[in-house]
Amino acid sequence: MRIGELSERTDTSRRLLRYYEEQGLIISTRSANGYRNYDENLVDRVLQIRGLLDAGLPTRIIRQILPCLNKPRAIHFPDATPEMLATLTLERDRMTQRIECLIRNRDAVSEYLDTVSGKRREEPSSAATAATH
Amino acid sequence: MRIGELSERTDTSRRLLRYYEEQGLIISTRSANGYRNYDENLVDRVLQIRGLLDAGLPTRIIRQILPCLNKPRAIHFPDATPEMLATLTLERDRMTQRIECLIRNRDAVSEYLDTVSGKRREEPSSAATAATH
DNA sequence: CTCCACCTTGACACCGGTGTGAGGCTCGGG
DNA sequence: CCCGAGCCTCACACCGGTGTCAAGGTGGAG
Repeated sequence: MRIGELSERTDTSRRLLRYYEEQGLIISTRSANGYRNYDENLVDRVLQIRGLLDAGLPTRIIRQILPCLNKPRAIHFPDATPEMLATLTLERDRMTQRIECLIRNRDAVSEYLDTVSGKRREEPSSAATAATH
Repeated sequence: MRIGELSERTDTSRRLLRYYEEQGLIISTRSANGYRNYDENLVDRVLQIRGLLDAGLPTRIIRQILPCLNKPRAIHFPDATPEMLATLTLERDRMTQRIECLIRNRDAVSEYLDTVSGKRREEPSSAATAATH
């Protein structure tokens, strides 16, 4: 498919798709006229990239971890240098920390929302009884 | 405590502490000479802020959710406007998505690391037998 | 042939988080 | 008195992800 279709299917601007390519996150073949051609599986890939980006990982890191996340994974994994593995390990731990932090705060927000909208009919002392209808 | 100490204890540059204050994420009193004075609990607060920032939330959002995360929470929560609640709900859901995405990818990386370093002498067939040990 | 939609590259610009440096004040110790 | 450490404000600069626009090629439909 060409860039327009990929853009629509991933809800990602063409600009960004070219940027991701420039950053080595996705690849494309070119047809004779110079147009980019994308494989079907790029759709998932782009979505995944967006997710990681949104989760706070920089393209530099994503570029490193993506190759490990491909379908026929575990077979013929690319030349895994020790540095690479160290980086990955470190990054995995960072992700774990992020996850924990996010969960803690998400739960706190959630709890707050529950409390405030759960209508625990608190005494009129402080009000803020936002009618959740 | 003054900014230097807070900076050390949170491993956060003074510049950033002032920035967070400017963004309304933390507050400080000023002593007569103009120096900022921070309360003890700011240490945790700053750490939390850093976590959230690192997790991808912008200061704008953090400013909104922080008030809900304070110790004597649920009591006297600030004027919770309906928009506010909507924002929070939305943001909570976004956090959940982020968490899921992060977990998926963290696990994938983890699995890859296990496989590659666990040395499962995979048969040349298809492998991907990520031994969950 | 002309249009129009779609593609190309390249550049400039924004925004948010962060570093850095200048110029100036405060305060405690030699 | 002077010095140095710590604080202040202000401002410019960077980097990464993203928008946007310009100038141009391609190709199908009228």
